[in-house]
Amino acid sequence: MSEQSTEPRPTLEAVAARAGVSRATVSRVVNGGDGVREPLVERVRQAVEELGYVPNQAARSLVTRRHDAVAVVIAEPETKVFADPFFALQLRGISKELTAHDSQLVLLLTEGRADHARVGRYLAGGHVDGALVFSLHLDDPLPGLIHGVPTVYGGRPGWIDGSRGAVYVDCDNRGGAREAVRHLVGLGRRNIAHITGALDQTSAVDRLDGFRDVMVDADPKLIAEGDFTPGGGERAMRELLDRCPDLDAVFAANDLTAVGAMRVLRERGRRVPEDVAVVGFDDMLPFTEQADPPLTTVRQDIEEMGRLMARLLLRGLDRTSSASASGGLAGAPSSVVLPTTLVRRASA
Amino acid sequence: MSEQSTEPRPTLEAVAARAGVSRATVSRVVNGGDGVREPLVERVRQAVEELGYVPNQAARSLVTRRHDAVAVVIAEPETKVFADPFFALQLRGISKELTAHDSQLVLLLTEGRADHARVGRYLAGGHVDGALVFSLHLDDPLPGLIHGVPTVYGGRPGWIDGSRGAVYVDCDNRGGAREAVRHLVGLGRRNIAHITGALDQTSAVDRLDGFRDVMVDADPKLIAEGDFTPGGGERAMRELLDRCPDLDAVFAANDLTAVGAMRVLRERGRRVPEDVAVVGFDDMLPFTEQADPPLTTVRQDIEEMGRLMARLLLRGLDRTSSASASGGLAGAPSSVVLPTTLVRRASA
DNA sequence: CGCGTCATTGAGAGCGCTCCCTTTTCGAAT
DNA sequence: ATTCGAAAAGGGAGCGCTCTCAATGACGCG
Repeated sequence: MSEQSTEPRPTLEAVAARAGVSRATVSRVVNGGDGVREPLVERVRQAVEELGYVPNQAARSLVTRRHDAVAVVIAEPETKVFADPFFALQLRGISKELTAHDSQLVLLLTEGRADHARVGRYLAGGHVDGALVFSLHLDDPLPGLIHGVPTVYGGRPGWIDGSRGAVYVDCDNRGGAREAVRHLVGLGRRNIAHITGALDQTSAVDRLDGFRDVMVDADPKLIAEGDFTPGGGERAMRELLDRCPDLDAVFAANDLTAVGAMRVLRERGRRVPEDVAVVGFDDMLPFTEQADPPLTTVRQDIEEMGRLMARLLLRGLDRTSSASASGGLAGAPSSVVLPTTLVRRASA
Repeated sequence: MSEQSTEPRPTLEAVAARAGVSRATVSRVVNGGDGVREPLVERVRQAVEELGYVPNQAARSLVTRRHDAVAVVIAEPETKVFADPFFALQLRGISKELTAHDSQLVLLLTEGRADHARVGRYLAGGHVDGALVFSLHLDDPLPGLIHGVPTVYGGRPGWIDGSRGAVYVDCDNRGGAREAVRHLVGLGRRNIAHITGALDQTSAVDRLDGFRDVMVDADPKLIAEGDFTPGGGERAMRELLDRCPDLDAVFAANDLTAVGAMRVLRERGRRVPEDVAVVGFDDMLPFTEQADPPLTTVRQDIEEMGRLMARLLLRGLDRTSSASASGGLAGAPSSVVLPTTLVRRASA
């Protein structure tokens, strides 16, 4: 372990002394320098430099009640789902945006009920300025535990009254699904099956709805439940094949599911796309491009979603602080649904 | 955005008043309750409960100089690498361990030099108690920027004097590589090739060394440089095949690389494992199990590595705080190298 | 030339908590 | 009973910073 430096870090006071000014002036300079005359600014800057002064965030937070930190809550009980790069991409987007606003990212991973209580306590404890919450399942108790903490959700939350002021960022799951299925229809496929995602998540439900929008009177036998994993895709594909040997297309709720499905198809001697066309969802590289055959899929910009979530939250925080001053002119940020695009590759 | 609660959160003072005791007593109870008589403890507990009191971390840190927070620095310039679940698993391990010690995880993602400066400043700023640093490349300037912050590295850092007190957690890359290659030799393979990882990382170098340990006088033509990605694996595999058409086995620096290599092998009509046996490294599920054929690989327990890193760091922090009192009796934690195991599947 | 006005700067009061140190309490020993 | 001493509880300083407010000085105008 690298050694611990023992000499105390310089304080505002020290900088002030060195620059021959008052604490208040140093504070002003450090926080933007408005209303301080140029020569003084320069002197203070130099003192800061020489002493290697870094503000003590704890002391600052104590008085400002801001933390310049945002919690990212990933509530994913299943370790397996962690194997998909989804979160990594979102995190990257979030991180970039937060960094640009000098905010820190506090990561809260939960699995299981006990963790929820912990996270609730943490958020309620006012340690962070806001929260970005992911992967809510329909019955998740977390939202109830979040009081008074500005929050933006990743993906449409599932509670009944879809609004309740909850702000979220999502992609157009339903529209994307429609486009995927229409594409299959356009290819002349008639027996189009769907492997759903985990139906306790709204994204899975929305994609299923999109599928049904197009296949209005689809045989229920053509719908099998998956769970967003390759394993789930395999299982569902087997069921489907057993129930409807004559299916000629599959729309899978995500790419991982599609990969699983394609494996079973190959196993059973069906050629993709000749015998069965396959469309996925997410466009998760490198899975899709390097699948065999490369996967036709619905692209959503995951990193952008993360960035947007952070941006929305930060904007909301600004509003909160300026609201009292400006009379709350700026409207509360509202949810954003990003468009999707169909990416045609070889599988359909 | 969820609404902002406006009523101020209760302070120690408020709890004290409610319980009819002094601030100091409440503080004692909140921090463990030693030296407070039972009836009082109970009264205070109840007051805390009723008021929904949560300690203000900023105020606490201000005086204790502890933050109960650890930074996790992931220095990965290449977005692509983010597509592998490696970090997600490590993070999970780290998160579990930190949670168990009531510490928070501050995630610092960097790409590019500018970010390094930012991270250096942040760490030097004493916002966290320690740091866990990943994916150091050989020329990374970050270590130089970390002064006085207890740090544990993920993977052996690459600076020349392998020690300098740096604590790290790694798996036995060299030993694992040896085992993999010996396995191939045991299979009767003679023209064994190696696709390396990104050679600016010690794990890649160590695995290459392990390869050479066994293949003492391997033809340099049988070694091609990859970068831990499927794309890199493909490229390297093509080179290898062009240079040495008679190779009968490949040891890939990681599973992703192996997947890429296998794709090229299939493309070129070589059967795995009949014509060319393939061994990977990491045992990254679900890649390995679901590869076609399922991949023989060297398993390392990634999540455990993360957990261990956190544990080492926290232990070091304890030591730091108790050192002055106990005369620094407890030894500094030292690096840990975890064993690997060969997992035999179908590819070799 | 004096006074009002505005822009700068300084002084000081806390933010909520921990921890040292003093005061009180209580039980045991004389 | 009285004293003593340890344990328990309270008082108060102060962590490093921001922010309000007062003091200072520069400057323009009557």
